[in-house]
Amino acid sequence: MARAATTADAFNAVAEPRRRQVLDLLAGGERPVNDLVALLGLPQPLVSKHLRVLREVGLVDARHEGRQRMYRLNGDALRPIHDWVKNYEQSWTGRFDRLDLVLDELKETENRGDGNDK
Amino acid sequence: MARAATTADAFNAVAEPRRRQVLDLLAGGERPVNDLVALLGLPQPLVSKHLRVLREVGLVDARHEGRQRMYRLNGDALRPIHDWVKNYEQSWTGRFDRLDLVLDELKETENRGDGNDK
DNA sequence: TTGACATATGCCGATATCGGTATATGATCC
DNA sequence: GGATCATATACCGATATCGGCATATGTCAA
Repeated sequence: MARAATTADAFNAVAEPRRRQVLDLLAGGERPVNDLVALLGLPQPLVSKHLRVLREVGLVDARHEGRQRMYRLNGDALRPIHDWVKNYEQSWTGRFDRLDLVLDELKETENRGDGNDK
Repeated sequence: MARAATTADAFNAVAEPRRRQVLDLLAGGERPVNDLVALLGLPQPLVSKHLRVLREVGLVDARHEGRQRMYRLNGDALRPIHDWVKNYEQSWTGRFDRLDLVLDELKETENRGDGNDK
């Protein structure tokens, strides 16, 4: 086995800095590929490939508009990441009242292990 | 070039689910490696390797205690991730008053490009 | 010193990456 | 029809992953 696919997860998709840049740009609104190419200064095929990954993970949606392809951010797909790191927020704010949530997830983690439903 | 090293970034380090589990366990307090091995049900070398990655990114700190090695979470290293996703929080909460922050980062992104100061 | 325990490291195979270049698909306009 | 613009895909090389197994390093106890 090798590293998990970049399309396995929002976590994996977002590990690539360029992909984060794309999302940052898309946060400003819908944009066609060429716009992103210009703003990022990357070769077009590379941008398309990154967009593909983001699409497969559901981080962006695409829409046909004439001969252009408009890409739109889907922030919802970032929620798992947000929810996960949020539990650690207290580490640097000094507030520890969320510790119980961390411990709850801990229990879930342990009880998983061989849950082959789905 | 291949994919960025897992030790390049907190983003990359945390893309691996097992590494997230380790951090979740460490959120409950300092623990020796063997504890983690038992809780995760993984072979010890694998756990040590994951811990090495987490150490190199600064997500955990290690301390010698007799013949054991105590690992402790360093939540601060998760801050970049937290700060990044936080800007997208409005996507699912419906609050858009943080949009300015996103746009600020956008500008930085564009102005980078060839800034070779260190 | 010898042995048991705790952890780290080394080597391997299989896999999927990222970036590059060339090319295919698709839509619009003449 | 053909030409041009916009985007996606295919193929390639280089790299570094994750997991497995064996083994090295290091610490304590008898």
